[in-house]
Amino acid sequence: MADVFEALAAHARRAILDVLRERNGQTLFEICTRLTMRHSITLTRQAISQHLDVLEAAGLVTTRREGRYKFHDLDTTPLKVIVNRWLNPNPTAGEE
Amino acid sequence: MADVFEALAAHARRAILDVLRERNGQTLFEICTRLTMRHSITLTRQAISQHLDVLEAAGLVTTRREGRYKFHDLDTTPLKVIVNRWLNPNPTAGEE
DNA sequence: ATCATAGGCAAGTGGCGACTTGCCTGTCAA
DNA sequence: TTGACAGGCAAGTCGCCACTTGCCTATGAT
Repeated sequence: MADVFEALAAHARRAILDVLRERNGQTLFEICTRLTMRHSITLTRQAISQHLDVLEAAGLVTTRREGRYKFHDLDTTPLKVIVNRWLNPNPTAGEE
Repeated sequence: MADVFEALAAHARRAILDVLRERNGQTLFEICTRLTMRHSITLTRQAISQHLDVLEAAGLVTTRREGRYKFHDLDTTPLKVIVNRWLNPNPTAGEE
C-alpha cells in the first residue's frame, strides 16, 4: 500500500475523490466528464487514468472490471491513518 | 491558509508533526535533534526551517518568539478538513 | 467482419519542490 | 563589546511528478 499522503497531494486526485463521493462506481470516462463539468478540471483521459492508478495504489480507490467497463469505487479507510496519527488523543505515534 | 495536503505530502514534514506531538513548544534546533535521533532524518537546519515555514503557512504549526528563541507548537485543527471532506457521513462536499 | 468505444502502455517534457550552500541579522552571556 | 548561539535570507541544483502525445489491446454493437 503506497503512500496515502502522497496520493492526496495532487489537487486533481482530491477532486477525483470528491467525484467518486458524489456517485460511486463510475467509469474512467464518467470521472473525466464530471471533473470537467463540476470541477473545471480539464485533463486528458490518460492523466486521469494515471491519477486513478495512484489512488488505487494508495488503497483509496478499488476497481472492478465488467466487460469493457472498469468501475471505480471510493474507499476512505486509508484516510483514517491521519486521525490515528495526529487527531487521536491516545496515539500509536511515530510509525511510518 | 495554504494547502494542508501539500504540507502533508513531504515525509519530513510528517515527521516534524510527530516530533511536535511528542513535545510541544520546541525550538528549531530541538526539532532537528529529535528528527535525527528518533526518526533518522538528517537534514540541514535550513531544510527543517523551510519545512516549518510550510507547516506554519498551512496552519499546522504556530510559533511564538521569546528572545532569541522561537518555539513551535502543533495545531491539528486544519487536519479536520480531511474528516469533513471525505470521512464525514454528511459532507459539505466539493469545496476547495 | 468491421468499426466505435473503453481502456492500457510507454516514452518524453516541463515545472515545481526538496535540499544545500553561503552569508547575514539578532540576542544574550562573559 | 566581543563572541557564541538561535535563527533568517537568497540563490542555485537536482530529481521527481504531473501531464501530454502516440500508439496499442479488448470488448461489444451492427
